[in-house]
Amino acid sequence: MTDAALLYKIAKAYYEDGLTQDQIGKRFGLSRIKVSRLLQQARQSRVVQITITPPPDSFGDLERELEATYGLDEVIVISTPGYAQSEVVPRLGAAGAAYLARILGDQQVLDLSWGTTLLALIDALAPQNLPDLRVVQMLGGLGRLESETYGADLTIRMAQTLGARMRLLPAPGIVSSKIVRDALLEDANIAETLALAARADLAVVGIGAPAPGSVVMQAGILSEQELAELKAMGAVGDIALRFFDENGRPIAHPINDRIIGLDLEQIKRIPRVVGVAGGEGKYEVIRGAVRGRLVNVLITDEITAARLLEEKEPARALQLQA
Amino acid sequence: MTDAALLYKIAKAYYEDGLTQDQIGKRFGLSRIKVSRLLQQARQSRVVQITITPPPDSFGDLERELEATYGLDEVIVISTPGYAQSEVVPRLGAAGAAYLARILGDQQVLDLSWGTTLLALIDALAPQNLPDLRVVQMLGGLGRLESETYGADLTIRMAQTLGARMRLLPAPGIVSSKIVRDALLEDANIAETLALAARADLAVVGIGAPAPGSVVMQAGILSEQELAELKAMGAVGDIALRFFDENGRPIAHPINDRIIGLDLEQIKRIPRVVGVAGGEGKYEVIRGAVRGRLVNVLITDEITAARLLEEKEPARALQLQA
DNA sequence: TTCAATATCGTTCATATGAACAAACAAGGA
DNA sequence: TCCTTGTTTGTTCATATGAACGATATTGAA
Repeated sequence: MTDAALLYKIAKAYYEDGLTQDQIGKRFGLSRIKVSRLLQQARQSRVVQITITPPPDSFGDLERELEATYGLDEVIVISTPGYAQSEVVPRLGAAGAAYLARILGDQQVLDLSWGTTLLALIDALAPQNLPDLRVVQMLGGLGRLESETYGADLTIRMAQTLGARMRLLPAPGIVSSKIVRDALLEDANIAETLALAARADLAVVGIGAPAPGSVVMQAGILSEQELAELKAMGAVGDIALRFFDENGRPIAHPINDRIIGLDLEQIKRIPRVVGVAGGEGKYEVIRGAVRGRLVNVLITDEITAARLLEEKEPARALQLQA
Repeated sequence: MTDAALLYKIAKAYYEDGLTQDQIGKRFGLSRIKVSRLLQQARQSRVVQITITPPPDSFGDLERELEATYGLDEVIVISTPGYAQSEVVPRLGAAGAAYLARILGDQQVLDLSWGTTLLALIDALAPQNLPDLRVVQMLGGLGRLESETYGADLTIRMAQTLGARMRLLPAPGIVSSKIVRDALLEDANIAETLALAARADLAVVGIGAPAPGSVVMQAGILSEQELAELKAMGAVGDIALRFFDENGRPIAHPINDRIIGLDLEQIKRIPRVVGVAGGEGKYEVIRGAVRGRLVNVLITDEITAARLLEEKEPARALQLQA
């Protein structure tokens, strides 16, 4: 038998009056540990109810369910007026910037890949002063070798905005052959940058879903044929040009040997990988990324988030194929 | 600006998932101390609501208000069918017994005074086995010297029920003169018992309101004239035959020199004095006892309790007279 | 700009807390 | 009756927590 009136008194004294369990014990003639146990009981028996009010216009529970379902550290869901990339991307950028502002401490190494979403993120970033932070380009440049490239540009802008140091990867993201790649990797500067990138505390990456006509194709990074091959091998998209299937498993395609940048295994070893992606056409690749634990933090839109919850189970049948 | 969505997530993680502040910090990229402060904020801003449900048919809030108003460690209020002593006393006894069962540890010294309420308490007491507990008679016996007396009887019964040792005070509670009292106090046995009683951890006392026809008068302990004198001096009642006024101040009457038992100063020094009293005619004396901090724990009926809250203020004007 | 005032932040430290263990105990069955 | 089993109880200990402090950044005013 438990004395409900006593539970009430003790709970009031603890939660409302802020007395310590020891003080309560002395006052009511109980051992400290007994007070502790009675409080446990009070919580279990719902004498003490702890209610947490969700803020309006937020997706707290959706986020929490996604975190639990996919084992993510954090999911941030944003609301969007529509599902088109043009509507989603700026908001993803803003949310990503807010997230970064929250977690960025000094004395960190931050890897950056590239993509339109990350560009939006940097646009939304408020200036800071983090002199001991290093922003590292984790993937070679895009476009032509001789020009200021896309990837380097993002890294430079982010480092400037954050008042941080930077470390560039002076190489193309993708080269013509394994031989060229291996030669470039001999370069001390490139090798050191990649080594540093592999030791990063934090990486901010886009999640790509290449399609004919998308940025990756327009820039001529990938040929139509390569894309077709990758898709035939089960690829749903990429992170930092590393393609993976719908369960996040790497695709073994010769293109991998021509990329200068971290591979998926190295990326997975980074303690916190923040994936920022959403909008039309991204669902499958995002699902692959979270299933494969390629990212720890996901920032996405509400429609994608809802779809991710609807079909939670990894597609076991298709794993055989990968 | 505070991120309400973040407060929500952190509060959920802490209160529902039971994560530690440190774990939450690591997961969400915050310092442990920041999580602590955000949680504080969440409580303050009512994002986290802690509700404590009062048990049905109890007087939790009434008790708490009385505790706060009079600085008591604990107040226990019982419901009664009526206000007459006959209806109230058995329930007070049961409540007192339950209270004692809760706080009684071994290795304690428990003082006992006497009265019908304490008799009811002992009747309601469940047998226990507390070999290192000592029950001490804190006030001499009543009735005639040669007979087994009331006070000793209570002490004996309580010690037996609790499986405890006992220490009796082999003397009348009130004698004919100071000379006789002083002579009895020379007795080593009596002196030792009183010394032990003064060092008690716990005392259980009734709170008396003598009136013509009440037990104290019937037993011839007090004469009509003495009672009249005491009342004229402002007495509202007594604890263990020590009379006090409506603010709990001792009444300086010659009768004090004829009593064998602890005085009010000694009683106040006992860490925990449990006063058990209620019903008709007891309001003023109980109010005096709590105003004067003569008891730390009060067990009483709901009507008395409600009256005690109505008129909280010590009667300052009358303190001059005492 | 410079300064002062204020707020924010992390570190240190004493304290509060619950988990794991162990002892004592009660209940129930053979 | 004794023994087993489960319950309650306190002790020890590692951990979690918040208060106090000092450092740092930020804001507003001159």
